[in-house]
Amino acid sequence: MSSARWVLHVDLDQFIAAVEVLRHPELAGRPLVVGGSADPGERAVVATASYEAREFGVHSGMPLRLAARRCPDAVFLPTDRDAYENASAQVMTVLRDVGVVVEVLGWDEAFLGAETDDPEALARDIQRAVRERTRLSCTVGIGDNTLRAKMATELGKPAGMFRLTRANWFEVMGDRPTDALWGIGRKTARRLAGLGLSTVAQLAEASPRRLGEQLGPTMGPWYVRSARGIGREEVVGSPYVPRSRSRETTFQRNLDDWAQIRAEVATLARRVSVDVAEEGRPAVRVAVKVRFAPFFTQTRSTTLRSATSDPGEIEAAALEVVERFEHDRPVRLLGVRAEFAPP
DNA sequence: TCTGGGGTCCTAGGACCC
DNA sequence: TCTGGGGTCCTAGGACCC
Repeated sequence: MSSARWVLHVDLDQFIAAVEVLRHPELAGRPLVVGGSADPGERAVVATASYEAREFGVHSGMPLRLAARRCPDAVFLPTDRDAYENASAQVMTVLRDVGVVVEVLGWDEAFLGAETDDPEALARDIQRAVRERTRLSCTVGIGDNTLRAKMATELGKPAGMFRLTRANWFEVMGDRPTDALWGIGRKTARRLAGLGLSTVAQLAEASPRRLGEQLGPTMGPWYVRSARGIGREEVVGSPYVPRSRSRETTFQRNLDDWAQIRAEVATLARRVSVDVAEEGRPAVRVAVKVRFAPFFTQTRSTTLRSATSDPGEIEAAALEVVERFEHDRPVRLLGVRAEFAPP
């Protein structure tokens, strides 16, 4: 008899804050807010708040200014990407050493594909290995596909585990709002509610064809399948091939001098070129993003005559594209993105 | 909520071609 | 031209996720 196939979803608990506490043990137990360059007066948002800070209503995505107002005693720390990337790489190594297929989803999470008759025991082994080798704590969701494993993690947090399968899906998820599902956010939940579909159970009963007409031929039916707990069953261990590389900057003060705007676009294009060179594949398309004051975003893009990794060509393309925007409003953010040919 | 940065995928309209 | 029906590419925007 062969063992059953399981998908495990591993998610580090308050990852960024936890990495900071490892470096600054004296901060353990204090409300911690990581984001921007740690100046609560700047244009930046919270990357991660520790559980202690979350008690005050601070959460990721919230402007630092507001976080400081809600939790004046919080310790503010600057974002340190390199530190989180290193910690993340260590965790992924630990997971691979367990001997399962690992599909990395981001800095702090991964799907694991495993054959076992005791997924909870495997989850405990993983939590112990991660704790012993990185001193970080994680939650493990256990499922019969990626969607259910991912949803299960939410129910096991923090530092626990939860099993979610076809057997208990509706019992656990049925009465929850549709935006509890992975891939359904506030906007889609509102549109669904407008169609009389407010809960996961209601969405699961909906007609995929009708939803296809209302919400798009791919997404409509996919929402219904998600509500039924249906998702991908394979975990893909092969390295991910990126579709694009981008760099963007929000200015602490809006720009209105177009000579300066062009110079900033050129700088961003050069930084993107470094990333493109590192990727080792040529760009086929270059896009420029402009966020005008107060907060209105547009993008313009161009297909390159031929694929290129040449920094001069990428910069020239970005400079050509940025001229296509209106020049008469102050600029809050600039971004440059290079796209690769699809793999 | 005076609202980052880095991504992915889908949708829809128009151009263009046969 | 009171003028069809695809297929594909290009482009802009939107939604979502971490």
